[in-house]
Amino acid sequence: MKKSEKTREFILSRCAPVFNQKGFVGTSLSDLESATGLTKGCIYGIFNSKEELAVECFEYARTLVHERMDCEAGKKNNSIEKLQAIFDMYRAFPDFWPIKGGCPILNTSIEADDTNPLLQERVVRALEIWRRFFSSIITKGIRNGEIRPDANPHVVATLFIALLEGATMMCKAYNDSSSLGIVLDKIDEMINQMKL
Amino acid sequence: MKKSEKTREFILSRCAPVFNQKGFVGTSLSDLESATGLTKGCIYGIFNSKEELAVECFEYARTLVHERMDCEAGKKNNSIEKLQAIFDMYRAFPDFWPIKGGCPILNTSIEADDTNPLLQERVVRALEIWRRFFSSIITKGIRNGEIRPDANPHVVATLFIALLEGATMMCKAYNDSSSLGIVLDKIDEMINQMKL
DNA sequence: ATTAAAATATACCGATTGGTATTTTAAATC
DNA sequence: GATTTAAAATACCAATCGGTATATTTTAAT
Repeated sequence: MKKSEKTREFILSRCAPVFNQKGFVGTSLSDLESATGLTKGCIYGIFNSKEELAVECFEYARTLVHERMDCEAGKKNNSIEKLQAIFDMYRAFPDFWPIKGGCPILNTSIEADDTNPLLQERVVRALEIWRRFFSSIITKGIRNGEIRPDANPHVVATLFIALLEGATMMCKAYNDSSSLGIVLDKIDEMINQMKL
Repeated sequence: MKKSEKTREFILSRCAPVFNQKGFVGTSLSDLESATGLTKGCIYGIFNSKEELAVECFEYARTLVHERMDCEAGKKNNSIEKLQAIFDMYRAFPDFWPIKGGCPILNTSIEADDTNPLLQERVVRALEIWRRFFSSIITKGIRNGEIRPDANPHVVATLFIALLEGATMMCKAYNDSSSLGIVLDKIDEMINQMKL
């Protein structure tokens, strides 16, 4: 691994949480300098612009979250248990988040949807990946006879994401995990109703 | 009504959509100048700071949305119909929103939770008002024998808000109302299950 | 019509913004 | 160990930032 590749990864690991908390416009180059301990001369030697760095930080952050879920789901064989394992992670709010600032998809989406087409496109892709992740688990569960065949994977996945993102917003606003608890209980109920 | 009161309201009506779309840090004084056609000399003659203006714009925006819901609910006598009327409005996404940029609570919450305590406090208050708005309709519905007494108003209100905000985020990201459609169908189902 | 007061515009401030050209330092190659 | 190349720091740029002190205009009261 080249030196520059190493610093590149280092910069992403340090800057991603900053962008995730302060947003794209809310983060200044001097914020990134103090987060990394590097100068912008160095940062701009690796990334062409603040926007390019922000895009890569978003990908870094959302991958971190996704891999966390994928890992947790991978521990189970049954599709119902996979889903339960994923949502159980959320019970550890706010420590669950592998990156400070909560859900990067939510944060980036809200800022970018009216202002930054480049970031917004990445958000759409990330949402699609996440939705497919859920819906494919459900589809396999139906195929394996673990989940009722009348369950609609796309619909259920959409409901899960909406519930989680809405609750994440409320919890961060209130600085209290009770809203998430309510939502996770509802999701549990929905999962139980899907069981065969 | 004094002249300054009139310009004050005018400024709020013009600046609120800008803040709602671009966010607090993303909105510059020059953005506000061009949105109002006024100079910052004038704006600072009425508001003490950009932050104070942003706070008042948030209150202006969230009140606009709330009154829209209150008005729609007021047309019905039955609590079930009140809820249905409110959620039916959302079907007209994105034209439903009385202010450009979507839900001001969602937008402001995401930006403020890690960065702006003043705005964040207003978000919490607004969320509480909204949640009470829903839960009090449900409570009255139970009292009037329209809604099953085992329904938990606080829990149901929380689920409604989480679903709506999550779906709002997705719709704005995708620029497509189908996620909201899925969520509204689910909410309809939940309302029907609460019926006595 | 004159004057006093309120409302708005102009001109300016230091600080910070994202970005770049250049120089220094560190690493790798021979 | 000298030389070349890569990586990082320094110094600088024009533009914009939020904010203010002052000047001008508009409105209201006399």
